[in-house]
Amino acid sequence: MPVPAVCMSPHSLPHSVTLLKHWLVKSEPEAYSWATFVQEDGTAWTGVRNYQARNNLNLMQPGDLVLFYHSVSEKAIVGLAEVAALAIPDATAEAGSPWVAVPLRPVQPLSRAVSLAKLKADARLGELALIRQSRLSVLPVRPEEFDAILELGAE
DNA sequence: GCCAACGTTGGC
DNA sequence: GCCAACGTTGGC
Repeated sequence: MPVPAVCMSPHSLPHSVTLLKHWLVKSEPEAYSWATFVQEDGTAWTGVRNYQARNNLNLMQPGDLVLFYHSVSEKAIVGLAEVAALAIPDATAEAGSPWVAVPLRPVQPLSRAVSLAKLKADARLGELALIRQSRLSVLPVRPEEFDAILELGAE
């Protein structure tokens, strides 16, 4: 029986019609900073223990762009990363657990870090998931939001 | 299945 | 340090 196209997962779509999505991941810079991320030339994004965040990790496609946010002490988006591969089991979790990790690699730092205050002040970002659901550590970003943020972070 | 208690996250 | 938001746990 054919599967209706509307129910197909992105995984089953040919690459040519796969829409690249945009995401944001959070890290406390004291725990794992952008500088370390660059120094290591990327990492598997482990340690996520929230089902909604995990669902987002599972939706990430290679090539998707990911904003790197420093939480708590800095509260700013500092860099741009890229999904390097589909989600894999999180090696830091118990075997057989539902937790996954996604390999990410750095693309480039933002010329200017974009602070949370600046994000909140921008009329284009009123619906930003980061603002509306501040506790979630892996969040989707809409294309127009993504463009606006890169613009704020440019030069 | 409800809900109170509790723990965690993260902004302020 | 406080507290709002929110997820989880466990008693009933």
